[in-house]
Amino acid sequence: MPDEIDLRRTFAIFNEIGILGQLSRALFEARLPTGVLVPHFSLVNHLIRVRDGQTPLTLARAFQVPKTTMTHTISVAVKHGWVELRPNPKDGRSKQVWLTEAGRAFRERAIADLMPDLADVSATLDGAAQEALLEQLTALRQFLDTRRDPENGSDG
Amino acid sequence: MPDEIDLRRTFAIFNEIGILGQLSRALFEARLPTGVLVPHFSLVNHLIRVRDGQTPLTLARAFQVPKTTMTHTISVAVKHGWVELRPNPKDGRSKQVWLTEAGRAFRERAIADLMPDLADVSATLDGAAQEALLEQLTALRQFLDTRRDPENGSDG
DNA sequence: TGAAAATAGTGCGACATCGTACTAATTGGT
DNA sequence: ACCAATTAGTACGATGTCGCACTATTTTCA
Repeated sequence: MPDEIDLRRTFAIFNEIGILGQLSRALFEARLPTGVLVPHFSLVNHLIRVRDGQTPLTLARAFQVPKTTMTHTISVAVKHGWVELRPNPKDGRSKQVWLTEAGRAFRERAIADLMPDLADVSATLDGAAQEALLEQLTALRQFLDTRRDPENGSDG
Repeated sequence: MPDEIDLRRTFAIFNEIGILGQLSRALFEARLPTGVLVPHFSLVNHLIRVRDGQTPLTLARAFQVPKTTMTHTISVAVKHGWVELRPNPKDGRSKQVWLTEAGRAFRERAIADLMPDLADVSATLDGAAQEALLEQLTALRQFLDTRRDPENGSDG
């Protein structure tokens, strides 16, 4: 049974997460080409790290955004020539998102440009502290994920 | 000197922070009145927790957003009758943001509506773990804050 | 003290996010 | 096999975010 102090602390944690999200987003976007935002990079990065050929809806779920948002993000990546949309041979309603060579090159370059900043941050926390932080964040995220699941929010 | 593994881990930390920011934002906004977003609540909450009568620019800095964004957020709060804009007697260019009774009432109600969710999350992590997490997040945030300072980004 | 530089706030335009409503295709129950 | 319900994707509109440029005011300093 959490008391008042616990709740304040929990609130403070989410407050810090919100601010950190904003700061890190700004930091990343300062290293990306003008007009390219984190979601655009994240899409290409995800397709490389997991696999390409996924459907827009699968991607929307992976990023926890509404499917309309993913439609828009994909369209931007298509305009840049980083991905291609093809029909899904398994389902006529659906599509597949495939990487292009330009998409892979863009991701390589973006990662390289981000490295110095990552190294800076990495140098301020020792490996064990980072490992602990990552574990706790992952646990918290997974809790929110499963908690959100039954509610089936975010549109589709 | 951070190696490849360290950088991947640092990247993963920011990735989790980004997703957590998105999830917690969605969770909070589901409890706020329709159309009311986290920034609107945060503004009123900040004015109560710190003090009201601050200038828009001070608030923009506190939230790490451009001043144009703060102008917009304040205008929404004014429309709702939660805050009032008055001229700053110390500086003719500037203004002050003051809470109204409606603003205080809105904040009370919003906090009460958020409590069950906070309690849920709080119950999944013991106090010591939360304290540790909060400390690490705060340290990371402060590092990004000071790192960002000299660059003087975000417009104004 | 007077002119240049700096600062606070805002209008505007470009783009991102997301809920609603729609079309096309698939699935499920009879 | 058929029709209802479900599902994938998108167009559209409302709102949020933010860079640029502008006005009004204050500060600086020669």
